[in-house]
Amino acid sequence: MDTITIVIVDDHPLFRQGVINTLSLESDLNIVADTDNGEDALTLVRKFKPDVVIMDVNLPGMNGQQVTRQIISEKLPTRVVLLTAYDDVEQIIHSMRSGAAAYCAKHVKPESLVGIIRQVALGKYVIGTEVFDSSGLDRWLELKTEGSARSYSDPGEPFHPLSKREMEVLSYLTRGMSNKEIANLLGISHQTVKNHVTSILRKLGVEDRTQAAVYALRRGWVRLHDHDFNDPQISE
Amino acid sequence: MDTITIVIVDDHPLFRQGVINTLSLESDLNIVADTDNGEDALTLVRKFKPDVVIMDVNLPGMNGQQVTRQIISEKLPTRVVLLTAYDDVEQIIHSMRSGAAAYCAKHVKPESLVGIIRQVALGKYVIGTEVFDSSGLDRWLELKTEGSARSYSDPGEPFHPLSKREMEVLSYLTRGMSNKEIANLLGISHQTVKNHVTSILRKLGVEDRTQAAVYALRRGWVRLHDHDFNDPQISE
DNA sequence: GCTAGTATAGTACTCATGTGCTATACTCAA
DNA sequence: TTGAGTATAGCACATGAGTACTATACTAGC
Repeated sequence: MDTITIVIVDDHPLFRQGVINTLSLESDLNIVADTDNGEDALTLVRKFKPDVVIMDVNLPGMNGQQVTRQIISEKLPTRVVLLTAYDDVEQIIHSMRSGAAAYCAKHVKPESLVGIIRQVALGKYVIGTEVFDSSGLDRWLELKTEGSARSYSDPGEPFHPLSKREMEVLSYLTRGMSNKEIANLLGISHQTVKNHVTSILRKLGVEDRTQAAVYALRRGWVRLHDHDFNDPQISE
Repeated sequence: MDTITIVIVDDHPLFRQGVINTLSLESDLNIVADTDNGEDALTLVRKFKPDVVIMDVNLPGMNGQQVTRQIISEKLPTRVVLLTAYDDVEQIIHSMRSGAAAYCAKHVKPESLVGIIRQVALGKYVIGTEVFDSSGLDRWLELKTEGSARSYSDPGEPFHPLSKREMEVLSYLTRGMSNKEIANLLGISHQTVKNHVTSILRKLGVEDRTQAAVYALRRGWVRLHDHDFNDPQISE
């Protein structure tokens, strides 16, 4: 059996250490590189063309899903295992449609992760604990998407049904800003902001701004600790 | 030099593995136990009375701060190092006042963590990269708190200025519920919910329910992935 | 027993939020 | 060129959110 080459991407050094340590106990797994951000991840994948990359979705800068789409669009041979702290079906659907080979929670057991890597290297797809082949994945996606009213049109696309401006407004929503504050900040009318908010709520299928904020945070669209306006500076 | 005994608490097995692996390379550090939840953490600390416990603040069930307060109130000899994914000054202030010996971000470098443990074992206090002695910590806390209008009255206390009922309402806020929905759920008048919300906003020093929700999520008072009403079931 | 804190609930009021509809202007692709 | 999608902004309307009061009742500590 060939060895499986692996790149690891996570912004927590200790977590990365845990993954490295766990995988290095297996003789068929070979870790070739690791990094803490999406940009470097892409460079490493281009350079080493590993069999598998294990990557957190919620990275500073370019996030895991964006890196995944880039890997797919460049037709690199690497298969992507995404890890997340906040699981959620739609997040999974988007990730798998983006081209990920596996999606699992960050509190996955070490031995499960090893199993997932081996399955993925064999060309299988894994969601949580379930293993699929290509057509099985399609059926799973179909099953999960038919329930929701939304149409998932373009497979490889950025997905967010939200426009750029709407994403911008959404990010201010997650900071708890009022419509007026957002209007001032963007230099547009407060009525226009209301229009955007209404359309965001409709697209996300939620009922009010608080739900929208939580929705965005859950999916890692906005990072909870980016906009730190106070002064802690816990440097590493 | 004596060896330092350590208990590790985090709900991510891989992260725990990383910490264990990093610390076990140091001859003066001795890991005696580890677990994934607050209740067991308390049991382990009572049983082993380790020199140091390294604990995530954001745990399922009993969180890191609650465990810390319990350790202090039982006058156990163990010193607490809290780790967090979402740093924030007030969170630090509350934690240190609860009796923690150190507070640092989860993306701390392995070698920094080792240094922190040694400082803490010597009786020092560490916040981020800064090391204090007992009186230095007091000065730091005074410096940070005088800026804020709020009065931090009782040092060793549960702190949350919020009452039990208010915490309950707050947790529903983070689910994006309206006042009416919360009222129905708790079996009380919708006006009473409004009263609670107003008092929550005042106590947290925020302006509306969305800010309150984000505030609670940032501080780990409520976990983003607990209330999963959909059907992913990414089991570990 | 008195006091402080909390949970309850009401009234009254203001302002923010969210919706529906219309309308203009711009861009991009068919 | 036409149409779809988006950003802009207005008006009107209903409802929700949040504040300021007052008031009762219960509990726990002094």
